[in-house]
Amino acid sequence: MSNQMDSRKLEILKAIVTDYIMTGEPVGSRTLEKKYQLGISSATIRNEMSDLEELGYLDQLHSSSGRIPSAKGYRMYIDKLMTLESLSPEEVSFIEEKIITMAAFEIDKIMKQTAMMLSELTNLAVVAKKPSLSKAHVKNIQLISMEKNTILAVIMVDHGAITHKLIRLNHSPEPEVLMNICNLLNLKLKDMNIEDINLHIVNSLKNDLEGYDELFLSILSAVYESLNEEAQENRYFVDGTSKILNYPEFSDVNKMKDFLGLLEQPDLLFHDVDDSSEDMLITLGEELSLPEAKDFTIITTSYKINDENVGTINLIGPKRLDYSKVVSIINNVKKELGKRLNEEDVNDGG
Amino acid sequence: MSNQMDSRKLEILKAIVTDYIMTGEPVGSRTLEKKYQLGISSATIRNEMSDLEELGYLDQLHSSSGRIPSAKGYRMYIDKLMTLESLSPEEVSFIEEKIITMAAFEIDKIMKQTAMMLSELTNLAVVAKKPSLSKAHVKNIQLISMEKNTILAVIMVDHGAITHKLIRLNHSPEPEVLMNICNLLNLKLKDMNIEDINLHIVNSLKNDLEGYDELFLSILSAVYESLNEEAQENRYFVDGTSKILNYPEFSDVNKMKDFLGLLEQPDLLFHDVDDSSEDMLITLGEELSLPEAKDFTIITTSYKINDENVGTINLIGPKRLDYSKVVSIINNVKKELGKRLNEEDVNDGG
DNA sequence: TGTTAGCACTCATTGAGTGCGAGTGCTAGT
DNA sequence: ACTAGCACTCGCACTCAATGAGTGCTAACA
Repeated sequence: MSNQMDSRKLEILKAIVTDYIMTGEPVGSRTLEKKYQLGISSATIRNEMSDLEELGYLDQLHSSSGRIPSAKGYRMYIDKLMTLESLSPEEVSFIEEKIITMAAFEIDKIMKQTAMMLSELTNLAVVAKKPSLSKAHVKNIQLISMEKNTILAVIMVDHGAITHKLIRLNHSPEPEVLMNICNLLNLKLKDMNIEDINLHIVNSLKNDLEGYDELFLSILSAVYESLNEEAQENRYFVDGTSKILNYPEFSDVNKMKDFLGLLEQPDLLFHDVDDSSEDMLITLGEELSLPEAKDFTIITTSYKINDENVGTINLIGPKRLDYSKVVSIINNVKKELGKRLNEEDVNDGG
Repeated sequence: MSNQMDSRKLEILKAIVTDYIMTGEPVGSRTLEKKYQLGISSATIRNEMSDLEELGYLDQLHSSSGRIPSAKGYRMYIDKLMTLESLSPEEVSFIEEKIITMAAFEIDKIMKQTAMMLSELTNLAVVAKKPSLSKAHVKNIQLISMEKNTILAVIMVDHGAITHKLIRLNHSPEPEVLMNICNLLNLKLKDMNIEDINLHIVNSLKNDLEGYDELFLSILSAVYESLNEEAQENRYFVDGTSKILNYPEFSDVNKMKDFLGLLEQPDLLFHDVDDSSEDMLITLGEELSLPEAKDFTIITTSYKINDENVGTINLIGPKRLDYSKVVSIINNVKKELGKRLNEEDVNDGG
């Protein structure tokens, strides 16, 4: 019995993870012998389990309990061992129908509704995240004059986000002046990458516009601020929080507190995956640097239109969850959503 | 000892509620005798407590436990008995500073930041609610042409909300046509109450616009839809959920589940108070028709500018909470916010 | 040399039994 | 009308033993 991974050990590990995901109870050697046809006795299984623990794939709560998967064990299961189950016809048609009946054109709303659907199907909490604006391009800027020295800036960017901001001035600008500034902004900023709109550009613009310096500056800084603000604020949509209370491992108040606390500071938990080429990423709590997150799994899916990231949807639940089911659901939803997005040609507007 | 309310019974009731709010433990007659100078013996207190229970102001968990306030008891305490405590100078200056540093002009953001501050100060969960649009008036409608047969409608209403909606058309309208329609919409709908914009109005508008029937109808219905949608969606901002886990009475998973479930369907819980003239309303769970809500208290404050409702902020916590402190905090925040809103003249824009 | 049966051991969990203490209701005396 | 005193009631915390699932180890076996 060498202390190295082999196919029998993998088979046993798979059985343990599968069983633990189903029951939530530590798995013992006799249970494995009875429930899974491994062709070896419980004593042999015990030896193998002892090896698997030594190799770091299993944990033991106390010296006379069964084993549970460690983070390394889950990781192995997720990456190599699990077999995807296909969805029932009911589930498939449920997904199709939901996606077809989504009425809105706007990306934001579609993402939100998709997030809610995923939460419902998987029984997990969900956090949908809009992409950071910093990589997006300006598409259209409109300045609308309102009463009492106020103008409204409406800014559109290419992956469909629309944001607006009120700008206070010391006086009401003449309509022609406003239009001039608006045209200039569009001319100069259109198709620019937002993270490239910096002080340098601002200064170069100033040279093109004589006489309106003060006015122009207040407007430009408001536009700039608005983009930054929108990039930070309102980027998250959270739903299904109460669902994870159905998992017995979260009866514990402290875990629950950790969980809610994390959801209130989503920036700590959910990183942008714009650069990653993966379109689904399963992250175990231990693999994050946050100790409060260690009991959770986050499944991140990123959604793209024309190779542009339009957002990510994160499902959050306990580490002990039915990965194969969840992955199948996500794949299916993604497929159907892809069809829909192409059909409707949603990619040109917010 | 008559079985009717008198001032001594009220004094005892007040002591019981005060003590229970502080300790969370059922209150016994000896505790009352020792901690509060009531001038009577524990035996007499016992008799009075027995009467108070019979009158419905107190509950007893089991035959040999102390008493806790019933909903009726809390109600009496809130309405008649509690004495407001004033805030510490630190708290007052904390509030002042926070409110002064709120940068945004937009009502939505101010409400959101105020809600977060209240949650922080009171240690309660908070749900901020925008007012229903139905009572608001249209202030300004802009139609902006975008590429690919799409136009963007931006709609402003009088209490500062701004909403936008993408409209898909079969073809791109001529700029002049669009401007015509836009002007007409503004002319006819401006200052109209949103709930009065109905089919009748739509038809009367149609007569004024010849030739563009189809185009006009799609735009108008999109505007209409947009107002309705905005009225339903995105009306709530929730924060501080994890705070209520600090109250030991919510260690119970089921109560927690109830709580989170309620927050996910805020429409059931938080009613518009537009018509009510009260500016602060404390509602005990029993006074709602939702059985899941029975362990909670909701403190609703409505905020007005120029007698127009701009939103309500609801604090949610256990029934056992420091009402006098919370009410003082709310009053103070309200006062400071009032100053700020008048100073800045925020009332004319979103 | 790998596999298995058997056995002693460990440890969390459960339930019965106990004493303690806070609190009540009742009664009799002031 | 008030109070002192006392018997009674529960919940709670604690102990203790029994239970049972699970392990590690050893010796025998193919």
